[in-house]
Amino acid sequence: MTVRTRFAPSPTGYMHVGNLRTALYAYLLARKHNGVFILRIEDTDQEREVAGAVDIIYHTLRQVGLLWDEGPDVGGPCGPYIQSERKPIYREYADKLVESGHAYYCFCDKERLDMMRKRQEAEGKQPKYDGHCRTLSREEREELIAGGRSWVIRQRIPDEGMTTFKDEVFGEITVENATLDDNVLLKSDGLPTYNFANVVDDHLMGISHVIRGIEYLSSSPKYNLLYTAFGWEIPKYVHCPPVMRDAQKKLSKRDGDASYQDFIDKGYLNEALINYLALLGWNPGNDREKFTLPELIEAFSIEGISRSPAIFDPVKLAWLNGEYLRALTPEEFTAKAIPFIRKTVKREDVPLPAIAAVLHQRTEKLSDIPPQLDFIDTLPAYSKELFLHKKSKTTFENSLASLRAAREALAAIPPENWDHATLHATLMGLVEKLGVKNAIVLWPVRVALSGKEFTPGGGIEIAHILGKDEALHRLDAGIEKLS
RNA sequence: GACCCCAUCGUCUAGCGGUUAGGACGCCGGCCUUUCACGUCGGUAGCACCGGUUCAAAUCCGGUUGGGGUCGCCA
Repeated sequence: MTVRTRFAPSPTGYMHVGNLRTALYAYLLARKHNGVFILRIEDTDQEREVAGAVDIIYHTLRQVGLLWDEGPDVGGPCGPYIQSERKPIYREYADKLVESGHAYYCFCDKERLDMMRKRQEAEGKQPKYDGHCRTLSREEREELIAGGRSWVIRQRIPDEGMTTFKDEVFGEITVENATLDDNVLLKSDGLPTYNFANVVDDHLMGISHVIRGIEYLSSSPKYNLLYTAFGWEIPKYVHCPPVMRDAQKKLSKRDGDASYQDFIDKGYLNEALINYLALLGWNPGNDREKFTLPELIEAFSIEGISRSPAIFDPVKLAWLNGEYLRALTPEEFTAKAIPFIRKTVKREDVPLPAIAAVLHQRTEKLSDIPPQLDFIDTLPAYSKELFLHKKSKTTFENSLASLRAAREALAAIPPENWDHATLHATLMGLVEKLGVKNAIVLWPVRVALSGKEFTPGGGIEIAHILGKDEALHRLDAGIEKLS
């Protein structure tokens, strides 16, 4: 049997990282078994339809490398892959169910349904369709339809008995049919509900493993009843526990930390995000933490999916992202860093690769970059106490002496030789000449050059970045401050 | 509330009857060092609780507690 999995999002506007994880698992399982990964758009709720949302889905999946074999844009043997374009299909299958007695027409309007629910709640009973239209005869039904009454088709759940289904991660689950509701299968607008469409489409598209969020777990018995009513083979179910914000709340868009695009905008790498998501609720059975997509395919298995909700930890994601960033070549990192460097550094005459070099080991996510560079365009106001560094034993006196000596030595460097190697040789030469610890010279130089307690890079790197003129000016300002 | 599910360091997790309960992030400390960071070495911290089964329980069973999911003409 060939493995066929699908990712079936509804186009609601943005890609939730929890959904992305579900897509990832579906993709990994398909690829692992040389199967087929399908993209299906579930747009049966016209109210919630958001313009451009489908493009976001395409774009996101492509960015992270989850390429699909069948889907709306690439076609395939089981199309169309957009549910709104499959409308006649659902009607046809709903009719079959009505024919076989597994479903029935219902003419109850919203008012009656609302009243019914209110009454049930008042009585402390579980809200559930009361079966009002279950017993309508064919004649009564035709008459109501002819009279222009709007209708839906509901699933007829057996009044008694139990339904058992098997989930690949949670095992066998049994529920009493009496706790199940006669859900709407076909809505009055002729489109199916999720409850119906997923069964029809998963069967028609030959889906072997239904991978989805745990919110569908408790509905699965109803889906099984449907598969059985049609005489269809039941697929394997793989329900994934939710991605949480904390122990109580699911990760949500509202909290500003659920959208894939937001992470990318903050400077997280696709590779790191996918790697992190894969390990959130799944483990390879060993201690390994870093995986490329192909490596994930190799390592993936359903057995590794955990049963409990997982809290999304932005701190660990940042660490992983830092690992990916640090593994980049200097050229790759520079290319990614430049847009973020440019958010604070407007000066044109600065060596961008040198700035990037100094940031490379100090960046966990690219959005860490801008605040680190706020001293480059203009020297911040700073207190002279900054020159005092306890561990390095710097004082106002030796700082002033160092600054003067450094100023003189640096002034002697020809502008065309103002590079890291020369600066390093010059300043280290000065240290040697003076017979002091490195920090006696380099701490005050760094302070005068940056006006900051912490900087990416030290005195040598910053002098290089600033350029000769600016560096000398700042040293002069430091000398003046200490004089 | 009813039904279903889940439960190992703060977090992600390994563990499938006998382990000094392992790893990772975080945190703390040492080293490295030109500040910070990187790197490196070390440390901190956990089987929710109560019963039972067993020679032996984090592992099996029951209950309690806590948490999650569902109860829409949303998916």
